Amino acid sequence: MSTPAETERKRRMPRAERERQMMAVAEEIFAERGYQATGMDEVAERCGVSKPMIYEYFGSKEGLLVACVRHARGQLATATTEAVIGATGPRDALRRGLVAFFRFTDAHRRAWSLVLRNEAAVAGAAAAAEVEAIRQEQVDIDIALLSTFLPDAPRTDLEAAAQIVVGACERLSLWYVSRDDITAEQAADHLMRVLWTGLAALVAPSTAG
Amino acid sequence: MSTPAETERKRRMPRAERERQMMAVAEEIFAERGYQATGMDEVAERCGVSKPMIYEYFGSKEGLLVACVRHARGQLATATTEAVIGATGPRDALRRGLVAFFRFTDAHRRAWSLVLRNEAAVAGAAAAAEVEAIRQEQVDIDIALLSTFLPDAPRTDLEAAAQIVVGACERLSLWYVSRDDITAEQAADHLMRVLWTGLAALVAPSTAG
DNA sequence: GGTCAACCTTACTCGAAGTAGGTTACTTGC
DNA sequence: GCAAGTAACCTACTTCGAGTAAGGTTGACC
Repeated sequence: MSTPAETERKRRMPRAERERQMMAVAEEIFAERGYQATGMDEVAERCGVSKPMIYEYFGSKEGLLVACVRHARGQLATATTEAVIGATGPRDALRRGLVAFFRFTDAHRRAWSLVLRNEAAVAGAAAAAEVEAIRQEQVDIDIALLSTFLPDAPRTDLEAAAQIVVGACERLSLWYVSRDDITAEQAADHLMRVLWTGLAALVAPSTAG
Repeated sequence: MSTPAETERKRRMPRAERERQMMAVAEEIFAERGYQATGMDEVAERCGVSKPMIYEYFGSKEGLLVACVRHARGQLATATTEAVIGATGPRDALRRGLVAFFRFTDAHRRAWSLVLRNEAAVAGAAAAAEVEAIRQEQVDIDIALLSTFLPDAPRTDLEAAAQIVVGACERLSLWYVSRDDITAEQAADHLMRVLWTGLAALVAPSTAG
């Protein structure tokens, strides 16, 4: 009516800022409704912008999803690699990495659900490849970690072990975020106990702790 | 020309048979191109039938996918539960289950890719729920297995361990099907070594936990 | 040989992804 | 201050595929 300038959000904004806004909005709606059920018109509307702008910046609906996933990927890789720095030994390094991973999935559960629930697969090849790249990155980190204290192990064994760790992490993080009574440290401890000590120790504990 | 009856496929067929054919065709095309890129017209054409028939029998595109996934789910549950019967102990039971799982994913890799690559998530809530039901079924089997030889363990510990096993299985099976030089038994052994014995034993084989 | 149900088709609607082409507002040089 | 250029933006459209309405065909059974 009179002066909407005060409450009204800035109409025009530079491309980089608008792109960040679009990704944030898309991430939220994708996580909320799923990729398929999300309409580009809705994303545009919530950005206070019209649809062709998104296509100008991201090319396609899949392109928008890829951008969201790539963003999360960068954050995760940074968080986990930094966490391992300064570990006192292999066991500590593994545990630090796991805690960082669970903390990350908890803090970014919205964004992360895109990867965990694998929305990318339905979107197309590019999106699927982006998600697979995240897992491969984690596998590579684990292989590097394992090879430092298992220098003589065959490459195949390292790969298999790394895949196991990544798969267990992914699944356990879904379980973890669905429960409010578990902390990231506890989730990491559960995983450490199985991965490091093995189930055999749980079945026949020498000392009834 | 003269007698097309011989080479020509049967035009009309009973509903149950047609449904099975549709599911087989859909499973193949979904696995080949992905859910999104698959058109219902194409599925219909490959069945030698028109599109409304699929809608008559499965209701929607998502319904068709759900039927495919549910089919695979039944087969997997049967295969793994049967494999565990007659095991000589907890360790043997776990290993038998794992071998059965990897054999299944290898034999049905087309169908299984629908689940592993999580095409269901993009399809909608019903399909996602169906896939999640598969995982939950496997988790329940593992919990039952673990609880028989860990009667005093807290429920939370059993759940966490089961989630870890399922996640590791899933990821390792993707790795396994991409490599021709690994057998189901070898994949199961890799997983058994980590899950049962633990990584610590690999790091320091001299110390027996 | 008629009738009823199951199987099947043609020809449509509708909604959402993606696009063509024009418009508005901010910056920059004078 | 003010024209020129450009970056941000919009309206109105096309296209393509999921889903549907209404009716045609075949065969089993009396």
